[in-house]
Amino acid sequence: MPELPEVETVRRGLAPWITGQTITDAKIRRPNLRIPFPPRFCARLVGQTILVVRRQAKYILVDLSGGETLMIHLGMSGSMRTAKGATTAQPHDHVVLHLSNGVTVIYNDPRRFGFMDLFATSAAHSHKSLVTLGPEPIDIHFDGKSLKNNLAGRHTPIKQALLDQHIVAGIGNIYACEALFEAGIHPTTPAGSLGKAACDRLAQALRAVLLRAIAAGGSTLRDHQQVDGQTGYFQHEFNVYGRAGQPCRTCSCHGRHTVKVLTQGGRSSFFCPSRQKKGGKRTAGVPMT
DNA sequence: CTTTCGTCCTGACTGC
DNA sequence: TGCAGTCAGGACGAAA
Repeated sequence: MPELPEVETVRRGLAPWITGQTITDAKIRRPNLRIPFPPRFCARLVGQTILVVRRQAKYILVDLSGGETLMIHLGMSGSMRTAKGATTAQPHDHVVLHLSNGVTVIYNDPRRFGFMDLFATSAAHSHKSLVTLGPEPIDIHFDGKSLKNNLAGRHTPIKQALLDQHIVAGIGNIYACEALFEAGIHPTTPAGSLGKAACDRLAQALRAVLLRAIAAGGSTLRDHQQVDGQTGYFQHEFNVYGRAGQPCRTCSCHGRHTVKVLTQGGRSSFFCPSRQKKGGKRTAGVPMT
């Protein structure tokens, strides 16, 4: 479930607790996450000081003083929490780090879709998971032109293209649905058929919805929680995701239509049939609210 | 090259 | 009430 806004929320929550601190102890409580831990994972972490906590797409990247970078992926259900002093172990606590300031950082992941990796910082840009990633949709340089360029020649539906991390990084099912709604684009539209205006709208919508979600601390459905245990609240602002059969509430149809759902690539796509017309025509001049 | 599909996992939910 | 079945979904490798 964690998509870009949730991962960014976790990064922001984590950074003030751990930046500048030295890892004094590291323990793996459950070794079999989705991908095996790299060799000597814990031993390599101990003694290193945390320099920077970054994020790329859905990955948290922790640069360490020894020239290595710790990569954390939260998978579907992963969360990080911090505690000062004695801590009570919870079910699905898989990795525990102790820091020089007395803070404990715990990685918890019930579904074990997440993983961690550790590699030379100098090789980060060529890491298998990072090297092919598309642009960050909240980056200042991301616009309709670069989106259109990356969609060129793609016959796959735009909804599925948005989930492809090589085209745009960090988008998951929730924000793909919400951005398409906001841009007024039907999810089955062939990706490469979107014109300049539609790509401009979509780039703008992606950026806007992600920034609003970050400001709201992400979306908490079942799993996501912030580092301090708080839940995000962007889920209350969903226009379409998870709202099949409910009245469309923010576009011009004002409840005269209900949100529909269809399955694409095994995932649910939620959309308003009034705002998101098949064939790409958007209802002219529709205000959002 | 692009696209689809199966795989991993467990908790929450549905239906009988 | 209990239990089996279904769903959710990120990333990757294999297959088409």
